[in-house]
Amino acid sequence: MQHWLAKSEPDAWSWQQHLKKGVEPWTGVRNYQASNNMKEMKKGDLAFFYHSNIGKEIVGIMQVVKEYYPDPTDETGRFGMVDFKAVKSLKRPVTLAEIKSDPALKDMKLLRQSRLSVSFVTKSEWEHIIRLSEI
DNA sequence: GCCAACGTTGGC
DNA sequence: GCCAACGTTGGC
Repeated sequence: MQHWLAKSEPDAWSWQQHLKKGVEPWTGVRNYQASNNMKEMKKGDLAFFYHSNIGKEIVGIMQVVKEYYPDPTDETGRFGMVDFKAVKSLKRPVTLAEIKSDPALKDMKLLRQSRLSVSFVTKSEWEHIIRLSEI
C-alpha cells in the first residue's frame, strides 16, 4: 500500500465538507505530475488531506475508493481523478511549520515541490506525521 | 498583496 | 525544439 498527500484550499473544498460528504471525486487537477500520481493510486491507498493557503496543515486521512478515471470537469479530456473517502480526522492537525522544522520530514515532496497538489509520501514520513498528530 | 517557483502557450 | 511571455499556485 502506498501513501499520498492531496491539497485543497478550504475555501474551495474543505476537510469538514469532505467528512460530511463521505466519498468525493477529486476533480480539478490540471497538472500532469499530479494527475500521474493519481494514476498510480490503488484502491485502499491512504492520503493525507492538506489545507493549503488557509490553515496550511494536514487535517485528515482519506482512502482511495475508486481508481483513476477521466475527470468530467476537464473539457480537454487530458486529466483524470480518483475518488477519496474521508476516513478520519487527525487527533491534532500537523502544520506546515512543524513539517518544515522536523529533520525527519525535510525531504517531503510537499516541501520540495510546494506547488504540486498531489504528491507521494513515503511510509516513514507517513508514520512520522501520524505519530506527531498523536502527541 | 507580493513574489518565487514553476508549468503552459505560442511564435519563431 | 527553443525560449520569452504569461498564468497559477501557495507561502509569507
